[in-house]
Amino acid sequence: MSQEAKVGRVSNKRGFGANLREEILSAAERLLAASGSSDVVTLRAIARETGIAAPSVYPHFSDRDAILDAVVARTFTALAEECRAAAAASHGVAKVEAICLAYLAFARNSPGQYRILFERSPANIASPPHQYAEGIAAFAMLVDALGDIAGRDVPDSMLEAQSIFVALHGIATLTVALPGFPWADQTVLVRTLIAKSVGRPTD
Amino acid sequence: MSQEAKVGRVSNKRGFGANLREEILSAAERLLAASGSSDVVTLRAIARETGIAAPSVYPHFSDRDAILDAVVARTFTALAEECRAAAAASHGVAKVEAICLAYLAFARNSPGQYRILFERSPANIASPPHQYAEGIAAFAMLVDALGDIAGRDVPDSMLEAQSIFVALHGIATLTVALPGFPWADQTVLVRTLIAKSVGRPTD
DNA sequence: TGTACATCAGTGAACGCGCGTTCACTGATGTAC
DNA sequence: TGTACATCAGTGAACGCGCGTTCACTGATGTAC
Repeated sequence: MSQEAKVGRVSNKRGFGANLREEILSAAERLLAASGSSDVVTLRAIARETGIAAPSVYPHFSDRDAILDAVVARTFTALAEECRAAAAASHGVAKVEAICLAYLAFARNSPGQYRILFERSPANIASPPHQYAEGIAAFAMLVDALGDIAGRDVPDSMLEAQSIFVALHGIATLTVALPGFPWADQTVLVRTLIAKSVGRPTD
Repeated sequence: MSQEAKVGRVSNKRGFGANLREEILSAAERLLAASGSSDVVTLRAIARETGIAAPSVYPHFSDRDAILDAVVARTFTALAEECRAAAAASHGVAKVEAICLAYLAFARNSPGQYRILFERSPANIASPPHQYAEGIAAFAMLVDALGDIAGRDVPDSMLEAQSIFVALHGIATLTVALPGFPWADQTVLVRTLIAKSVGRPTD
């Protein structure tokens, strides 16, 4: 796409240097979207895509890792936002289904970004880094939605949410990794998962 | 571990040069086990770990990729073997549970090897490369075991197997990626998944 | 039995590459006097 | 109003590194005569 600094880019005006931070993150996301792999998203590739020299990254990020951490935070925020919107539009079992489908749609539409979410495992076990906050919020939506379903005999929402979460992540990653596999329709898979959890058909 | 060629290694005897192929694969597996990431498993790192000079790899593998492909094939074989042994030891629902637990145990004990299985996605969609053969066999065990359970009303073993497979993969990868998450016991998770599929408790 | 020779198993040096990061810098723009 | 100066946004060249891969080679071992 770009081989040297991007032609035509002009410096930010005085006082707007911080804008470059956003440009860098957008460039990183474009590279992730195009490649689907974080190996390709090197500091130099990001700089090329942004249209700047490599050292110009450093006033905004301490190192390459900090860029990817920021992308993870933004991606979790976007994912949670999609889930939140889906959750707001429905109730009961349909709400659970909507959250699941929103999650899968995000992963399907942004496979590169989705992939790095769980690729860079947090070093400190006990307290998750701040960039995970919105991811945790998304999971909590699922727990809440499951807890809100009335008239059920198995109230362990945490266990149910975990079994749905792992399945969603499995679908999100395996359908990319094994595109030739005879996958069932994602909506069918999701309904199967939920029907299991909830103990009755979803429609 | 080793900085130059491993001290004390002696050349294979005449006629036994092919042994080096196995030594190289074992070294690659040791590196995967130690690091948990395939980035670290470079051709040069493998050569160092094997105790040979980097160019000595080429009579046995056409390039770095061919080494990792071979490791994938061996790992699928080992995984399928564990599943087969577990399947042979039981029947009915217990057989499904045994396969699932064997799968998770393998992933838990060999996270580095497990990880590369689905990391290098096959380019040709239609016909899977040979190294996936034993992986497909393991999946077929799950389909068969589900189909063999008597007295059930939902006979779609393929869909059930897929929903269990994605969940197993999700558990295998997410427990590594998010060790700080309050994961339920894996046996409990598996029983939840199966109970859902089969429609009744597993014990 | 000796010896020339082919083959085998593996090596050392070198290549070009892209990487992350550092350093001293440049040119434009706003500001104090 | 002019001008010296500080600050801002970003650059070009260079560094050391490890990588995959190539090349011509070396030393040991078996074999034909």
